[in-house]
Amino acid sequence: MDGNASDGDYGDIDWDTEDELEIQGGIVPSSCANVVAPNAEAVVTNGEASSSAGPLNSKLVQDLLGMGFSEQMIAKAIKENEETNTELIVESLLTYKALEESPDELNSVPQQQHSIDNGVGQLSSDYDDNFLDDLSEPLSGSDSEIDEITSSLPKYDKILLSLANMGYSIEEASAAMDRCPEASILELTDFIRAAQMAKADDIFFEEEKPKLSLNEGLKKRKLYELAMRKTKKRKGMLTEEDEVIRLPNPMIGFGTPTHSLVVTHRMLPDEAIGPPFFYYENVALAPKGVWDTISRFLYDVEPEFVDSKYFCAAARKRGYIHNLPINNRFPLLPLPPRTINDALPLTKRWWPQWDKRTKLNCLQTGIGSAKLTDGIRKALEKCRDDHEPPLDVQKCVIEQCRRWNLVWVGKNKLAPLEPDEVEMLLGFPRNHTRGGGISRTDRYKSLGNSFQVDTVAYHLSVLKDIFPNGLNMLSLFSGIGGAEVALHRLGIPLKNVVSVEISEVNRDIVRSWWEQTNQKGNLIHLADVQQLNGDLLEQFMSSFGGFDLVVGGSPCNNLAGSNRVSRDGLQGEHSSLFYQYPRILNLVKFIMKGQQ
DNA sequence: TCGATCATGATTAGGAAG
DNA sequence: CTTCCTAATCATGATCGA
Repeated sequence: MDGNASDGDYGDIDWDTEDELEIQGGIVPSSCANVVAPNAEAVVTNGEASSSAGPLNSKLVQDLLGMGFSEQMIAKAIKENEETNTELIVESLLTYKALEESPDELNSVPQQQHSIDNGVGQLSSDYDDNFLDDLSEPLSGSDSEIDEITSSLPKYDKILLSLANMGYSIEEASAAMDRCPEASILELTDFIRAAQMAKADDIFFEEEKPKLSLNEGLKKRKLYELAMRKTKKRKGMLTEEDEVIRLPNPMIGFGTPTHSLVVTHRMLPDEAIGPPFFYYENVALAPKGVWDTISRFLYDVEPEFVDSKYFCAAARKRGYIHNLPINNRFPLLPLPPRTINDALPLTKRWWPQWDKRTKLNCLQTGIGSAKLTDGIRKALEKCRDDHEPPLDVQKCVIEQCRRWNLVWVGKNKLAPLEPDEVEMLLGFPRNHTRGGGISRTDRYKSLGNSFQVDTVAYHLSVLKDIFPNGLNMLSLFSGIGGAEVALHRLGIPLKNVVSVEISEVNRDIVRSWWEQTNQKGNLIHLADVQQLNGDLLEQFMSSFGGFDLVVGGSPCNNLAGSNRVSRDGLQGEHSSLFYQYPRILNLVKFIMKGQQ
């Protein structure tokens, strides 16, 4: 049974679905089969609504009604958009629906007394700009110095260095630069990628060939042409603004357990279609253009941006690029607490009325200082006991609470979260990162760099039906094993896991978890993604039949907004390791193709 | 040397106001 | 449209004491 599980398991997944048939279907379960094609083309699959006469585009209205939207919403959406632009109308409807179903900010406020819902107006009318101490006026637009530091290097060397930094070999890089002398770095990497793919083809289809020369072949030519086409596209007058990826609002991706969306299918570029399945993650609020680049390297798959505040009591805005099916997702049970109140019940007693937070902000790698919380306590103690503190004090305190994710643990007493609490909020088992000689500082760091398990598990849940006997996973930048924990909690057996993680502390955590949960499969640990080459991959894959899933969240150090020192984007010292992900993924993809 | 502690803004986006 | 405000943000490096 298990012998060739991979082949069998793929049985009901249609990797080769034609693009034309990919559709957006309604969540409305089985009773309604009306669907709308994404590109302004309505398709009715049960002919009932075909010939009803109506004032507007009645067919469209019927379709939308069938998708579960109200007449009012549809009318509003059509009015706000061009009647002919189906895509925009559907998008508007989705937004309305998401807003309508968003219970968090409105309904979760426990007592909706007289003037609570007017808080915004109150704030603005009572607004007082006498702040405590900081009235810093930032001089905007002071100077626009462009750092010319790197210009001292010859251009050729500079580019070569960048490419080497991305993990490409000097040979690859210089070969590409010889072929395309005037190309940009992006174009060069496209070229190298194509060359790597061609090389992989050569390795597995013409085994005897020497590997040094870039041989021509159908596949390579095709890829080369594709890279060149992209080049032309960029050189043409297409403004770059058009390709900038924007973050959705609300940030719910293709849907969450509480915000079911209508989108249950999507179009995937041919190149993205597996095997293997892949799942890539990074911070949503990266510098401009970063996600465009990431997406370009991952077959132009559109990122799914999700804020984990729709899964748990803490925000976590992340982008995920994957080729997983997106219909029939299901959440981990039990559902985690979704408000601070429910997640940290002991804080309720001390939570002042004027702190309106119901969700925590992003859990980061560091915590607020004791000096800060102590200062706030002293400031609050000066206030009258029977009165709320002055509005300017409130404003200042709340600002610090939001900045440092402080919670109320006593009268006038604020505190940062405990590692245990962060563990819980992120969906890890209790004490997951505790013990084994791990310092408290390192716990915060490891947790702050991790997945939110419920969020990731929701996306990965579709794998349960596809791999009922378990799967083989390649886990890059594993950290403390967020993906592994998610799959385990989903009840998906882990057969072979190759986990690559640079931090020994984190590897210890995962190994310890692996043993404690009585895993039946094999865990193989590597330290450095840069040393994971084709030969090594081939060894692994030939021993257990290829990877079903490649997961990874590459370092965000140089992308994250909290970084004051080295927010250098994708070329940063650590974040440039991103390029290892597509490199390895492409290798896996082509080894899989060779094995088939 | 290790761990705990703490000070250190900028880059985005979005909305309101002009 | 521009300008100004609010808001959020998987961090780094220096220092100190054990």
